[in-house]
Amino acid sequence: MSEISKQILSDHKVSITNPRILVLEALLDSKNPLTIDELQSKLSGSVAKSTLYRVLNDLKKIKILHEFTSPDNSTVVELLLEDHSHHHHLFCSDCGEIIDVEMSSEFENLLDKEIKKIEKQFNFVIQDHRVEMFGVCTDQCANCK
Amino acid sequence: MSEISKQILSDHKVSITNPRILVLEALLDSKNPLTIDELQSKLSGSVAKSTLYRVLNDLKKIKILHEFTSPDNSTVVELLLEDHSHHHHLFCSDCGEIIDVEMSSEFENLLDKEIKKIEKQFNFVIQDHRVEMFGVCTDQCANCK
DNA sequence: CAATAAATGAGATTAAGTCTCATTTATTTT
DNA sequence: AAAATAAATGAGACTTAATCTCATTTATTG
Repeated sequence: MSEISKQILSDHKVSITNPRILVLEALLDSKNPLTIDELQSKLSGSVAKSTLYRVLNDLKKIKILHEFTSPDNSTVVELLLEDHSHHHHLFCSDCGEIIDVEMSSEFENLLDKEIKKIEKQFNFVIQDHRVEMFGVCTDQCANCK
Repeated sequence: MSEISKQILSDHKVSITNPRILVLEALLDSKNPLTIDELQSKLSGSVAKSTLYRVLNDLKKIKILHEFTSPDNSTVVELLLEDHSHHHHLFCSDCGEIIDVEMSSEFENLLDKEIKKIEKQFNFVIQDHRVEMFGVCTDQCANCK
């Protein structure tokens, strides 16, 4: 079970330590992004606060962790693994749930075209983009039921 | 010159005070979003820190201020006035510049259609969305020249 | 213009995230 | 496999953005 985490670490030439395995497992265990609070709960004190933040920074450095901020200003993290394809986020303002959303390739293609226009217009090289959607879940959210 | 700010405040039934006028003028004066630091510089000590944050919260409450977080985790604010149409953001990772971007109605229409699909798929009511683009300016950014 | 209510400034407080440093754990060398 | 070296960890101090408190000032209402 910790084999995947160990593999990820050695693939990225990062030394294999217990805190890193524990953090990776907590992240692998959840299919949606987690707030720092949620991550700390999952770890239930098994990793010191300073170590947790250090490990998260390590994972950012090897580009397998994405960190962003939710509408209520919580820091949110999610693993970015090769098989986890390009996606966007849907935020519920009622319960705070954050859901990964994939959008149609038709949409992504048009967005890529728009981005090429914007690159010319503003003399930019655009490396990445993200669509964020904000709303309220009606009855399906894990937390809202 | 402060007439516009006063009008905005009275339109929203918020009492007209000096700090509120000063903050609104600083925001009105800049066409792109501002970080809290940039805003504080513009105000050059004319408004106490506690008051600045209170005024920003007031403006959020009456829904004319949009607050978000830049990729380097700075808080960014911008006025949302009626005439300021729907737009998105382009971030330069070199200089931190944040640029307002409008996208074609063709794109916005397709995005609206995608959002309707997502609402059904996840049983959500989606009220708002945002596209964020991340890149590097080549020679045009105000700060990068 | 007086009375009342609301907003402000200064500084205390909170909390997320970073830093320090002695100790522990991994890795490398022999 | 053990010793030597290098790296990571834990505990708690520290920093800093944002909020809160409360005495004073400024708006608003009658």
